[in-house]
Amino acid sequence: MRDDADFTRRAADLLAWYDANAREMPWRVPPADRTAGARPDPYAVWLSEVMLQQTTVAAVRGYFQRFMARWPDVAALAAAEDGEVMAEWAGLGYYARARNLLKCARVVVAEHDGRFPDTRSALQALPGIGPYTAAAIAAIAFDRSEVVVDGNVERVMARLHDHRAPLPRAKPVLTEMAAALTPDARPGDYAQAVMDLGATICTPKKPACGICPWCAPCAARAAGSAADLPAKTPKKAKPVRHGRAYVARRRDGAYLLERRPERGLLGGMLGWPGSEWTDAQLPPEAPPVAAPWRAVAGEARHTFTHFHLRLRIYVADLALDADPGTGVFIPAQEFRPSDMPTVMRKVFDLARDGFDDPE
DNA sequence: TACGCGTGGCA
DNA sequence: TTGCCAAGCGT
Repeated sequence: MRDDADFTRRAADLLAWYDANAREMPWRVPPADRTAGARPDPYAVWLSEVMLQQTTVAAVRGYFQRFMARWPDVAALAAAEDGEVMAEWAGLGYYARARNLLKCARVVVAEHDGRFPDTRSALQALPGIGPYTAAAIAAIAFDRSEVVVDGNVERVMARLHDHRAPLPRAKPVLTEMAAALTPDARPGDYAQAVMDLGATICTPKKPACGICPWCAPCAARAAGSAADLPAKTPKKAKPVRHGRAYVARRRDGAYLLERRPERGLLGGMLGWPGSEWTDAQLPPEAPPVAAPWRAVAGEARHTFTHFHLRLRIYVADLALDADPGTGVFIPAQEFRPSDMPTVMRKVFDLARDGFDDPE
């Protein structure tokens, strides 16, 4: 049983810390403005929360600004072309998020009159919005007292209670702990306060317990175990896979690219034609078109979530009437390496050295 | 339930 | 250089 006075003070202490230390972010309404009645734009909250899934604030800032400038509301985004959105998302990773982002925008326009639903359960029914994101939007954009549990909250709760069972098994228990602390007042600011605490003080390594607003009640701080929590089940080692990538440039400067299938790795993104990626040293030759391919020195190295990849790279100059096969020629003035996933950009950086007249 | 799914920064 | 880590979701 919780002590109501302690419970109330816990949330109040954190909110007071947040009022003085909230990080400034382009999608956030500062606590002083929020208290004065300002409300965040649900579209901006949703967009930022999806971008922030498993992604650092530093990486998200620029993407968020560009998306908001280009598609300022959900109707604009819903009307965008798939390829334009995928290109704007390129480099941010976890591309299923971008595909679901578009699906979600179109559902909101088609079935919710262009306005985001304001309850956790209705939000969670939308594509790409799971338990965390639904609770976060409901709390931050709609002032609902929902229990918001992300990696920061899990870490803070594990330390506060010195809970040593490993994740992900411990998640239900940590969620209960978070629920017991979530206040009815200022739920959005509270959710953002715990996340700011986890990001700036209760950090994964070397937590700054000396300046933490929850230092006194923290059980892990007392036990000396804070830096070791939360415990996590060990991860599997990443295998190394090998493949070949083919960078063909037509005489007019157009590049031969392929749109990857919607499902799976880098789904829906532009990329260079290539072989399968296999555990073997190198898969058999699989050039996309007949051409005098030249091997480029070195290899592109890239690490995905669950494997390391090494790509041998081949380049060729093609005639103006060359057959694109299953690919598509992108004119030189439309080709931007930044429209492609990072691994494909690495391939291009090496390939351009292999052309006689690298631009 | 466990796995597939990106990337960049850091020690 | 290598491994770990960051505001999870879908299947």
